[in-house]
Amino acid sequence: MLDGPNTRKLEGVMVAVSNADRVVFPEVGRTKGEVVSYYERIAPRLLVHATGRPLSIRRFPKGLAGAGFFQKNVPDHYPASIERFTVSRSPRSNGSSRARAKKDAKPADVTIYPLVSEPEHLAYLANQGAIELHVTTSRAADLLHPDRIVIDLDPPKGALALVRKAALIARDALGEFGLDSIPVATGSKGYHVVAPIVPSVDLETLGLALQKFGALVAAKFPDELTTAFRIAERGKRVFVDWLRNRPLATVVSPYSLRATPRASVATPFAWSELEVVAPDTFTIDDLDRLLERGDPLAALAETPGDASFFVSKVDDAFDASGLVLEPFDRFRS
DNA sequence: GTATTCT
DNA sequence: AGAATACAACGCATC
DNA sequence: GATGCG
Repeated sequence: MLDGPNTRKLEGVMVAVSNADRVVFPEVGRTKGEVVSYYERIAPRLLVHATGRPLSIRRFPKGLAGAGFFQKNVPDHYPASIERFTVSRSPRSNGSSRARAKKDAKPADVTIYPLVSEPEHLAYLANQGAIELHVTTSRAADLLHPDRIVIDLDPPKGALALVRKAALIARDALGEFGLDSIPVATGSKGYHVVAPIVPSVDLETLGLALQKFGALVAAKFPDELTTAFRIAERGKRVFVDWLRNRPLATVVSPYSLRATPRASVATPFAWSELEVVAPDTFTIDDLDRLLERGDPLAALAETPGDASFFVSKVDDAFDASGLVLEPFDRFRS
């Protein structure tokens, strides 16, 4: 390919977008070139939420019709300007007695995440076939202290009104514990309710508080919400997926494309728009609109909430409720 | 999409 | 040389 | 013990 519209500047070199005309989203006819272009232009918005956070990507090198896969580790061939951030995985019981016999092909129990910071990083990943970008709720610089709480609301099929109600319940409950929040249309079935916080609480303490939070709201609204892990137990209720806040768990980044037929976009919006914004309202074709809209989540993140206050209030409420935590006691010592 | 390993 | 394969991760539940 | 599932 010669130079032209399908080239990108990367580390001072013009790099061609390969297979720019390949159709990635068959149902709406969007091509790989359009995906790269989307990520270049949305970059200023997206990077606010993704820079400095360990990044996971979901790639579809042959388009949505082909097989896709997640990728965390940075391949050697990624440009040097994409920072690498090493995280030791499964801090298995201190002083793992059993040393790794001989040398394995697998280096060690570490994951080397990419940290993106520039628009061309996103363009590069898009050219690699990345569709979805997922980030952790804490920053690499302070990995053990999340700066966001994400309440993931997962509705049963065709329960739009219900999941809207659930979002309001989550907003009000967070508010009772001192946190302001912003809804995010995930591009899929549900909403995320996101509360930026000062990273003052370690992720396990916060994870336990969120488990309690989920139990509290589900108990208070038993017809609308459930924390039941098993689908059979959920009935026609919205699943409050408190597991989203597990150590190193990831959530889809705001402004990430989704690997859906319509090429939807995960989009933060204002509470006042809840009745007119469905979880999959925004798509790749709304790029200009998205850039015009402003970002209420980025705005709220400038005045993060008090995580310590939240945790103590949740603890108080939980103790007073007489509720008991169900299975999952991974947060115990 | 790219690198590595298999046949 | 061309085909196959890897590219996250994790407990829990179910079979 | 392998597979399903979020």
